[in-house]
Amino acid sequence: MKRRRAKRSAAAAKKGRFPAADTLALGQLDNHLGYFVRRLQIWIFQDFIRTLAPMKVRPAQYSVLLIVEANPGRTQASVGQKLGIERARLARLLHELERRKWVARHANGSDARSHSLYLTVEGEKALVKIKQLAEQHELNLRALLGQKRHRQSLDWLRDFA
Amino acid sequence: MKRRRAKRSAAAAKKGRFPAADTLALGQLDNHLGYFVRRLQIWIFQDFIRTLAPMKVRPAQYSVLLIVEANPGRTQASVGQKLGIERARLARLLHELERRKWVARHANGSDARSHSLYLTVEGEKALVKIKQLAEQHELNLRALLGQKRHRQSLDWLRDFA
DNA sequence: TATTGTTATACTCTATAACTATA
DNA sequence: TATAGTTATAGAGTATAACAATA
Repeated sequence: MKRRRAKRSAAAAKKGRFPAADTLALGQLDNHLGYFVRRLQIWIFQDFIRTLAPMKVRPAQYSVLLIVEANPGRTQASVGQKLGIERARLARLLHELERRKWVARHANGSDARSHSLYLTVEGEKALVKIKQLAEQHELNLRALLGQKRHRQSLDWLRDFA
Repeated sequence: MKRRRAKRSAAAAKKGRFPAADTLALGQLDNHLGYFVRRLQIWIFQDFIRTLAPMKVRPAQYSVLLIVEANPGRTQASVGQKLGIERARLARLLHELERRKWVARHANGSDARSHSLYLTVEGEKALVKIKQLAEQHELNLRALLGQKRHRQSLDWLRDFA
């Protein structure tokens, strides 16, 4: 429906049916990097969700799957800290990933309070498809920004993080 | 409490009290620009909210105030379209700004369905302070990224939008 | 028929507190 | 006392649908 609305707006704008919002001035907003970063981030999430729709995976879920894949056996606390996800939120997020049989929580021998996280075999298989779709999303983003800007931005922001 | 948590983590990490989450690998996440854009965007919003706390203004409210200031008399529909805010959400957001006497909705002569938006005198006065705080936030962001990257990013993203 | 603005509902994400079981 | 994980609640933001008034 995002697309439906956009189409309708474009058509209506062509016919000049409502005051052209395109002509509104940004004012001081034009000097705030945060505004543009936010707009880009929204574009990215929408494209990600749309591209990954066949697997019904959202950005936060995807980030957890990749971290668990790259760091099997780590606890929820460390995964959450790495991604900046609150433990309360991560608990529910993992509940969903566990329900889908993609992630398993095992007892941690050295500390009975914590759970060690692993991908299941099923999770690994799903992740192959998921990564393919995510790669397509990244191509969409690269097409939007241009290869040079995409590469440069990645280098800059990796450095920041 | 964001700061409190960070402080606690740093202290605990120094004492080596929990597995160093810093050493977790990002895996494929390291190649996704969206991940880093999201982290930066979160940093920006948190700094914005903290810096603007004296005026209790959130990013979306600030963007509406600036657009109305730069485009007095426009309708909710055009402001919403410009900022990518759904009309349902904008209605509630304006309700709050109206409650604080910063924005006024007037009848629109040419179309009885729509409301024309204006800053009140009180709103203009508040916006002076708000802009000063927002400027401080922008300086924080520039300090984070470095002046060159800040400028370059602004130019790139303005172009995209 | 379509648009403006409103209210209502549902879901995601964030923030916080309270609780348990461990340490 | 402090930490790991869970559950619950509240708020912002997003997405829809339905509605009244108007075009």
